[in-house]
Amino acid sequence: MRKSRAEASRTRENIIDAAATAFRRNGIAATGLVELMAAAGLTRGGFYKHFDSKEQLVAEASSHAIDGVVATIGAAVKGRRSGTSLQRALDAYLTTHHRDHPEGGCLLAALGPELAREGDAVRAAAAAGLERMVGVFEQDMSRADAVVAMSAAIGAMTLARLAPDAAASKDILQQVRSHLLAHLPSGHADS
Amino acid sequence: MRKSRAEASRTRENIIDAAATAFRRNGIAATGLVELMAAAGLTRGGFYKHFDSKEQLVAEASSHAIDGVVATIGAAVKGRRSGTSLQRALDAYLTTHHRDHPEGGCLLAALGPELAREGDAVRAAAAAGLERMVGVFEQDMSRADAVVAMSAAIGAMTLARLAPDAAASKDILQQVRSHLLAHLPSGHADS
DNA sequence: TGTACATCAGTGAACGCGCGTTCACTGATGTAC
DNA sequence: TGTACATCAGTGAACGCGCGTTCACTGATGTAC
Repeated sequence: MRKSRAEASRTRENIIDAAATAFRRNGIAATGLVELMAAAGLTRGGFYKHFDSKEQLVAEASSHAIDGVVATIGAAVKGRRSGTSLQRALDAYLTTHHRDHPEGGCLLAALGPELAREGDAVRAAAAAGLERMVGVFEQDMSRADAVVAMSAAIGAMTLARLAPDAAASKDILQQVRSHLLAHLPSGHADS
Repeated sequence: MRKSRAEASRTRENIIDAAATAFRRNGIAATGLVELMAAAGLTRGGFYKHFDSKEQLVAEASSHAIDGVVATIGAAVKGRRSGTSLQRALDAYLTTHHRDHPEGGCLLAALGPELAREGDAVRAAAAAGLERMVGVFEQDMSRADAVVAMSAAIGAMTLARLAPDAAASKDILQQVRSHLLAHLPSGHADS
């Protein structure tokens, strides 16, 4: 049952997309290839027609996941909503929706420590992704400030996902948001 | 070959200690019970004489690991070294040694997202640990500032462990340290 | 444009392996008298 | 204090299971003439 090249290419993207979602939801080690292929509507055997190994898929899915967050935050920053660009970036990132839906959110907040334990290919993809995310913030502030904002935002999301009740969790997000807006040069408010 | 109660109690602590180390080094899902029991000098079967399940061990090892970091930072804060208490806390936390040795370091930086995906017992242990860590910072600043400092520190450690080269990695730690010292009320310098 | 053949995307069974957990067993420790 | 017996910490084989990966096979797609 050979499929056309266009279909095969779409299949490949479907697998990567399903992987990016499942890894962020359940973790990399906890996500099996059978589950992944089923989510993409396929059976196990076909996996190796598209990827050399699970490790290669993890690397590609990591890049793909970062693309999504960079696009979302980039769009928010450039959008026509009010406030400074930092404010718009934080309003897009430090949300309860993002906290409750890691599967569509920031790769580094969902899998940061786990990525650091992976092999070279995955680490390289994660490092490149980190650089792209810093780039989004860096447009409107110094690199040092961009690194501080990202560290605080990722740490806040990690802790908010661990906090036992919704109120304490939301406090963490808001306290970090308030701090960053008060203490970082916030970029030009262009809207 | 029954062992005395004192020995059995020591064995239990050994397993918890070995688990706290192995989980932080390799991740929870990636650490098997056989490996763990071998590290404690035992064979697989004895595990269930001490714990009901792996989940229970993860919860206890999480508490134990947090105890270690809280003690280390607490000692640094109360120590006779110069600087403000925040400065001493950050000097103990944001080090390249800590970055390179997650197995003896902060549980939340090593396993935060993975803990958030675990069952209720583990989440409760992690949340209690988070509260104890916030408590250490809270002695010398507002709760809001303590939460900000912890978020930034944990995020910085996560990113530093992902950065591709040592220089970029150290920059992250230093930039976050500088920011926090410049912008947070730093507690009384009592030494 | 039509035909013959090579390619290869996807299938599903099978591989060896390590996982968490259970269990019958051993023999030193703890307890009762 | 000494003896008899119950307890239980630790052993090591075995359980079913899902893992990542391989492979022979199918049949529609792509290519050459």
